[in-house]
Amino acid sequence: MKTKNRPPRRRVPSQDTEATAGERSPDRAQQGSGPELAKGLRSRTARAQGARAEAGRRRPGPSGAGGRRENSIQRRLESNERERQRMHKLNNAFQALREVIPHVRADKKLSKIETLTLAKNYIKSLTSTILTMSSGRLPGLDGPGPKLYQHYQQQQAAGGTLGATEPQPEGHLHRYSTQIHSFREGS
DNA sequence: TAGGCCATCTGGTCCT
DNA sequence: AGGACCAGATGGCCTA
Repeated sequence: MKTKNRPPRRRVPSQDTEATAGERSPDRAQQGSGPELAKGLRSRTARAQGARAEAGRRRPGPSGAGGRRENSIQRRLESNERERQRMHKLNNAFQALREVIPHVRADKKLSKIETLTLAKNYIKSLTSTILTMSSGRLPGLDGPGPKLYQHYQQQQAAGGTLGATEPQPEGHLHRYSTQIHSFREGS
């Protein structure tokens, strides 16, 4: 894995509402995406690509349509700005998440996928710790320990968020501790 | 230079 | 109807 300690970049907004994706590079626009197709998203993808290709072919109309066109461009620019803000909020949330996940090599910034994966396993390891502690303290009683453990088992049986492939709580801790090293060591 | 990661643009779809 | 959300496309930056 590579290091990603760079200053935040801001791409210069092109604001070229004329040059759409279909127009920029036809060969890449036609590539499609294998994994997405495999996931059954073919129709949506195909429709989106068709629409982009169509948009790419569109040319400015006669001079009479200028007002409507400017309106459309204005709406698109506003939409772009909203999308930027939305993505910034999403990135802020990622940053907040990074700051609460303990990991090796804190000087290196976690990528998004690393952040999500590490967070998932961190939660699992915390869950297993809680389960271990609470069930050990209240064996066989009607306290919170057994209920927690019952809930955990139900989640496991339902293939829920705790992960049906890892029936042993200790496995989460092991996976997490292994991962925080493998993410950053040797990179 | 290739590959990974990211920001941005864009059009379709969903939701309120 | 308008905004939010989503996913594909594109191009820039960085590292090995």
